[in-house]
Amino acid sequence: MNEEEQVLIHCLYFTASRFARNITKLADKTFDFGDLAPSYLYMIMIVKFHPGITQKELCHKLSIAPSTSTRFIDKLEKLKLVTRKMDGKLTFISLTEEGEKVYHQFRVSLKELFNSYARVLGSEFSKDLSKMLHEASNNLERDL
Amino acid sequence: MNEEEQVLIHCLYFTASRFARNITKLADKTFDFGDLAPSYLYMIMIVKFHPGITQKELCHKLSIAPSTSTRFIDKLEKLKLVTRKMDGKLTFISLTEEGEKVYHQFRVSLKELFNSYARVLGSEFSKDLSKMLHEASNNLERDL
DNA sequence: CCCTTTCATTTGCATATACAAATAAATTTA
DNA sequence: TAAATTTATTTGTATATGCAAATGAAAGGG
Repeated sequence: MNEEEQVLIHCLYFTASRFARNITKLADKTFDFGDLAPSYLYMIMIVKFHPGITQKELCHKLSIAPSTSTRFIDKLEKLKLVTRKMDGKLTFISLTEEGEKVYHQFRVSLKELFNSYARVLGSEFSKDLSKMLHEASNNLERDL
Repeated sequence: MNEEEQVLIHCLYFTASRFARNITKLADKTFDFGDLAPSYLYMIMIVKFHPGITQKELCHKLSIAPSTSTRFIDKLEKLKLVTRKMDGKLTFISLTEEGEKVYHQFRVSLKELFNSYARVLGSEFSKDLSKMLHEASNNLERDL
């Protein structure tokens, strides 16, 4: 193994950023929800599983900054896909009827996306990789 | 395993994007090169290993769009870290003396970064994950 | 040798995203 | 209870990044 490979392949920052760009490109191609970029769909899904989730909790689950979550929710609210209920300093987010509908379409697209990359990467490899990334994020968020 | 975990954990788009944000946050904290964000250092490293690389080849190795590479090179050139040599429709990029110096400092920071995440994720796990991401990117770029 | 096609790069514009500062609500302290 | 501190969210501003259109250069066909 030459020097380049040692350095480039072993740096998680490099490999993860590059991979994220590649998979985002694929997700963009696969999903077709008009204005909604894939990351909004990720948020919709989390809200679906945690109706009334607080904004802070959303930030944690997505690993995004609070300001980003504000702007995401702004957009989703404008599209009438989620509702905000504010109480004191907390904001609770839930799906609207329309949001539920988008969620169900989205589930179908998710399968398509999985098939696209599984065809190239292999089904087991994809699942393993995904699981590792999930756990690594949780560990980093907890311990740093 | 509940429904949430099945869906969220198995989607590479979600897990990869989130992980990339987490590791970028860590890289930002670890690197301190004034104006230079970590992604510029990635580019510097690739140029170091491939002196006179074309812009197109750089785009491929970083998985970035051509427009992004133009702007990155603009900035690095302004900082006198790389040189452009244009010939016909090709542009060849190389490091300057100053660029070489930054590269060597950078290597030290890279070790630090590795230690930071290896402390949380484990050294072997980190290397495995990184290798998987590297190969997955190459496969996606080739086959899609 | 012009014209069309192709290819690499750049520019214009839009979005995701972050950080820092501002705001606003709740909690603690004196 | 009034003031200070903490916490959650929002706003201002800046950067990374992509796509689509524009530019500029080479290559091929007549």
